[in-house]
Amino acid sequence: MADGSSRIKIPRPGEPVQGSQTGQPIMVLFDLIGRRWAMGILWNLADQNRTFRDLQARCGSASPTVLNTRLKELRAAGLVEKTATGYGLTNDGRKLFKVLEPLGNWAMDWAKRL
Amino acid sequence: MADGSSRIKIPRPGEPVQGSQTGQPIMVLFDLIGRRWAMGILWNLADQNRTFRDLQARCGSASPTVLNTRLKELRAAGLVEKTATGYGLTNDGRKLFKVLEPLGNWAMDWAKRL
DNA sequence: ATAGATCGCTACTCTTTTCGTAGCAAGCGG
DNA sequence: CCGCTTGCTACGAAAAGAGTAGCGATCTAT
Repeated sequence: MADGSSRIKIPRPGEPVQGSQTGQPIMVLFDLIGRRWAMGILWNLADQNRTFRDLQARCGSASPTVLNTRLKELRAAGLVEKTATGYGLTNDGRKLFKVLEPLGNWAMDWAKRL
Repeated sequence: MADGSSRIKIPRPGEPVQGSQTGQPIMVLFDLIGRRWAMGILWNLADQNRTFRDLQARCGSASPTVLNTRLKELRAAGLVEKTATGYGLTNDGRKLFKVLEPLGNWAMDWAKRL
């Protein structure tokens, strides 16, 4: 994000992530969606648009403060947008969700093992 | 996590996540890997085992306190284990990483657009 | 039109999480 | 034995989040 560096480093596994070498896409992404409720929000917007209050109810213990902060961040990142019918995913957001979606099944299998 | 509830609800997109209905696998997972550095740690352990200090260096600004906390959590979750050659992913951890891996490519495309 | 409910969101205080640094016990090399 | 790295804990400061209250705008029913 405008860090001035000419090249974006390839963020393969094993490459340093977050911190020392900032600006790597995977780092930026982890920093964005690795915050409280961020993934929960994406998950809840996946199937349909939601109002602020609805989203709040679905993210039970999320205070309106954080919820609004996350929504701002996700909107700034171009993943979420505000529409006439509430908040919804952008095309980018939908693409990201597609990548995230298998986590649902993985989590279920994992929970059985736990 | 031992919430005593008899049934684990199906965590499809659109279902309430985190909070009101606790105990859903996807919620537990989001709560676990949606904390600072958690995904960064998994990412850095993906290709090889790492020592504590090495991991710390790769997660630049992560303090040893948080790093150790995350490692404990991830170990308790059965995703990370401590070996003779440092920390590494368990089989479960590797499976999770496989699901997470496409995020790397997605993040690169996304960064170009940003 | 008007009273009431609901909406998106901000303000504010209190608690939890994370940061950042210092440092200790244990292992290893020379 | 001495210096060096390693895993990890302690602790105070800063940042993030929770929880509650409530304001102006809109929607709903009468």
